[in-house]
Amino acid sequence: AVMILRSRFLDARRKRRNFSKQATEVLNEYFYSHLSNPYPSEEAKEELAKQCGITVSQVSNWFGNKRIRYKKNIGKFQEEANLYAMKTALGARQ
Amino acid sequence: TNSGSCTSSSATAKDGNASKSSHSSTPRTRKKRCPYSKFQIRELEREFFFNVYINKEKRLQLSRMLNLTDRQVKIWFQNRRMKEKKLSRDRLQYFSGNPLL
DNA sequence: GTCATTTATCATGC
DNA sequence: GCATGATAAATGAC
Repeated sequence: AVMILRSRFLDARRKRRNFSKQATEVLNEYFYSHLSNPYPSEEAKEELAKQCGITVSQVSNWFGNKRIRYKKNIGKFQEEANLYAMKTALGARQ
Repeated sequence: TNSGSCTSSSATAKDGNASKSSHSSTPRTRKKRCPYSKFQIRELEREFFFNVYINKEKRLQLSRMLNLTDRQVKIWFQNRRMKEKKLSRDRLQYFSGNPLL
């Protein structure tokens, strides 16, 4: 049984699984509402991890990938940026 | 896998010089990330197994054998220690709170 | 030295 | 076929 767990752990690391829709939603909300400084603190990372049901390392990975891929092609993310800007604006109204 | 591009043919003696030019616009090219070969990784891992911290002599010896710079070997050990720490964290998290066993 | 990060690369999902 | 998450070199703050 231990071997089963161990093997599952070993190949569960690089076996990629997409995050849930809600998790991506939460991460994107934070990213686009902090677009001028998209560097969450350690506490913020822990909170995001809890909300998304992922680890802090996964949160760090997500922000690292997001920052550089956004910087590399801002145009491609423009629509997404507008979407979340709208969403946060609506949320702030109530 | 690869052979020609990254194997640091030149610049064995002095690397990373010319960084001094201090004139306003020298983007001082960040060294392109080049994955190490299986052989290089094996030897680095072998040494890492014996001692997580490498001393200067072994570092020089290893860098010559693997055709890497001292700096590259030094940084590899730093990154490798960080990797080991993260593996420990992941293992702990994975096996903790496990309903099985 | 550690450690968060940048960047390219890898491996997978779909 | 790219999107996406994870990992591997490389840099810099401290």
